[in-house]
Amino acid sequence: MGYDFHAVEAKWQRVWKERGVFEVEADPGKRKFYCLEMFPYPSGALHMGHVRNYSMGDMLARFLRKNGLNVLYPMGFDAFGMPAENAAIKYKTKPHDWTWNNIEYMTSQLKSLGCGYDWRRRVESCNPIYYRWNQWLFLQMHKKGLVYRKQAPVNWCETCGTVLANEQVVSGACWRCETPVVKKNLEQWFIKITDYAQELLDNIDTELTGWPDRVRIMQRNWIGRSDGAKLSFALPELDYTIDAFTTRFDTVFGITFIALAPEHELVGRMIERSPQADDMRDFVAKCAAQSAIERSDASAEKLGFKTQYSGVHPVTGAPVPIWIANYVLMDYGTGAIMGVPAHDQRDFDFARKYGIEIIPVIRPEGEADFRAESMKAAFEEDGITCNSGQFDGLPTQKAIQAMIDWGEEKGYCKREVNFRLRDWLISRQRYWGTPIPFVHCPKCGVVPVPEDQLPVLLPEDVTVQDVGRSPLLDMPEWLNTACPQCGGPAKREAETMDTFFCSSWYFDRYCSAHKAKPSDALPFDKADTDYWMPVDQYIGGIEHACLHLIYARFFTMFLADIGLLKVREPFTNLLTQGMVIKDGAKMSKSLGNVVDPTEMIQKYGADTVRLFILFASPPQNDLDWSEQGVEGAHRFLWRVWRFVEDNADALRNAPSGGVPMSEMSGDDAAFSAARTLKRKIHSTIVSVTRDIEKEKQFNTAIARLMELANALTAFAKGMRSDKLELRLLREGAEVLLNCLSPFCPHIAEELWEMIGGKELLTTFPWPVPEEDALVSESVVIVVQVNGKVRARLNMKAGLSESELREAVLSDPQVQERLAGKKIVKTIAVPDKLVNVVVEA
RNA sequence: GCGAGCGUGGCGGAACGGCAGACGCGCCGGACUUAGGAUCCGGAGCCAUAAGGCGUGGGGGUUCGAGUCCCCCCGCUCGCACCA
Repeated sequence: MGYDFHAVEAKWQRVWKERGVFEVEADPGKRKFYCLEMFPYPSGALHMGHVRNYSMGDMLARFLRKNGLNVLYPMGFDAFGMPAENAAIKYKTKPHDWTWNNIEYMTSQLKSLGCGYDWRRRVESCNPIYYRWNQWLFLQMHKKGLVYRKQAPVNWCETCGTVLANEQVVSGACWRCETPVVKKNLEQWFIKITDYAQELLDNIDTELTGWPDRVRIMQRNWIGRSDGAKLSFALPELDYTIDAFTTRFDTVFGITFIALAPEHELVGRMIERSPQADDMRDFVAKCAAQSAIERSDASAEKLGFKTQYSGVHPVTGAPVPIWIANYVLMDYGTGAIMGVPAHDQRDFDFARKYGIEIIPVIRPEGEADFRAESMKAAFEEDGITCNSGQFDGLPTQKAIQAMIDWGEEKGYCKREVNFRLRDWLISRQRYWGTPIPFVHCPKCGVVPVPEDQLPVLLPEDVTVQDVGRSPLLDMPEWLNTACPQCGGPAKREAETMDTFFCSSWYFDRYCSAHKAKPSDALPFDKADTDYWMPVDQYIGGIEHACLHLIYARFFTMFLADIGLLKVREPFTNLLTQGMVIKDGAKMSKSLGNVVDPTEMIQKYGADTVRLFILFASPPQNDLDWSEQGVEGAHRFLWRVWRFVEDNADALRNAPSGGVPMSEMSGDDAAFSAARTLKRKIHSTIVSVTRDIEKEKQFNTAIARLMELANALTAFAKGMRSDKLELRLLREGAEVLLNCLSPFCPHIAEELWEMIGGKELLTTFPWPVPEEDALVSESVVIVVQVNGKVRARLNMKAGLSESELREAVLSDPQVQERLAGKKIVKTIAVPDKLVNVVVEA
């Protein structure tokens, strides 16, 4: 008959669907498990990275289901975004049509992989029934004061024709197309994620213990809390006060200049009044022309412009010259810094270039005579305070605290905390996204669309001409509307939301997506999220460490604050899978090294593809795609097939239920072989269970199954085929197929049926190891002399330390080895090893 | 520059501080074959005919015993990067 994987896979996919085995409901009487994978962007077709991600998730979901948990395992599509617009231009289609075609095609691919999703719950973020709630949630955030508009220099990608959030700028370039990002001064929509910075940070230590350390550290650094103080320099001439933030208030006596970011509002004022206006304007323009990459390159030359103004040092009252400098960032702290060249390398470089005074106020410990003239670089380490009046002699850490205390008391400064995390720039100048539910009224200003008028529908019958301009701007019938407040003519907000908004709560939606109705009052059913949330296991790529995984955490906290969720953290355990590599590089179209999952499924079957991808490397590591490896996996499945088929009659006729250890206590070789197999069967259950559940080492779990298959095949060849042996063989086959089922569900189901399984293996309970089958009767004891292996002795298991020592030392082989040597000591590890230490 | 991680056969990778290299790929040999790029059986870390010796990037240390723990160095990968 042979292994016809196409027929087998189609058959069981149909059966599972007919029996609805993956459809679940919240049931407070059952222990739940929420297994989630990052939903894909419908780019056209699945790539191997998806297949890897979903093979892991499906395997886990199936494993947990067999272990009696009520498993929620859903799938959907993150369907808004740029590529749909680009594709629409390229293929002369509509983003809507292109996206929906892809969704249907990719759904069929996922089904052919055998993933057991509850498809009734599929969400598509471009579906009005979904994005309506994006708008609603945006309005809730607005009500809570978390949404604001601000004119600010923002990151702009020329290629994508839109602004980007901070998290979407990678090394100064667009995260999607790698175009260098430039700053543009625009009025934009922001969400105050920084209100949650502290909780986002605190929970990393207390709540995210099931996350990889790597991701936790990345998030901690991204949020980046700095403790320090704010101090102010008066500028009476312009009736202005310049605020600056510092983490090193202990260096105040070393301030020799103030530097403003070119975008600082004070610079604008100076340009209005100063005789230097033209030069100043030129300098600001020069800085503005720098790309984000140049601007953020720490090694780039620092540019400065000395203004005619000076601020008043808050402590000494001395005048401090004000400069404009390109290395000062407008969006961190206050956009102005106190310059302390002696103790900050950037300030040092700047001061040296422009001849600004350098005053050391900290000296290295033990170096009494520390002068500016001899400094080759800023002294940034801790040391002893000097040139600072009453604080001289204090070590740095003490000085910081003492001086801030004093500064606060005297009114020179105020303690302040700054975060590196910036507010989330949420608007995009793109068409294919969730319309921001606001209206611009000439009379009333920016007015929210009332909730009962949601959704603000995105027109679907739209042709995109080029990326430079959103088609919404050219649709007066959509753009023109009545102001919800005064009823007068008004215009809709034509900008759309960052797609990361959609992906920040889709996992809440899954919990009740199958019951969603247009008349719903809330984005999800609270009873359902109360039961299913949080996600117990989340699986996805590490590239989202500081993107989606921060936004989704913020959303969850917000949803908890408005009473919609009970949990404040969405993902209990996180598994970040590595990339799929081919020929030394990530699979990509431009490198031409992509392997099409559908072709592989055609050629080898879904079970083979799943098996290879889980076996080739541990989940977190990168995985080298190797078609020879795929063939190896395929061969293994063939071997299992042949083993079962060759013994099918015997297995089917042997009674199920296994052979207890007690029935195999005879002394002859056949009994001994049977006991060995029995132990192999049950130790396999133990290690496979542990590898999947605890270690998440799917590759070694599969290796154990291969060993079991090898052992069973060998046993079948050597046996006399008496009743006991056949019963044991059946026990082994059942365990093998049962444990293989989460990995390769179709073939396992088919062979299970072949040996007479009546129930579906997919819902059949995971095997339980028999304790007495795990105990070995004899063990190989390694005998070492001075740490080197000299002999291996077969001994009875369970000997105590002293029994073992005695037995080994009295062994003739060992005695021969030790002849004439003086034994210093003997270490005995029961059931493992004896190390005899002798004099050299 | 700062932070994190990783270095094990020809390759992917296994190893509670206790037999290094499980499992698989590739390779070599054999069987069956008109054939073998199918299947089955066997072999194999390296050096050595063998006894034996040497082996987890390099050097040191702790230990009866180190791939595993500690220190120094080298190399690679990733993240952040003028964050005051």
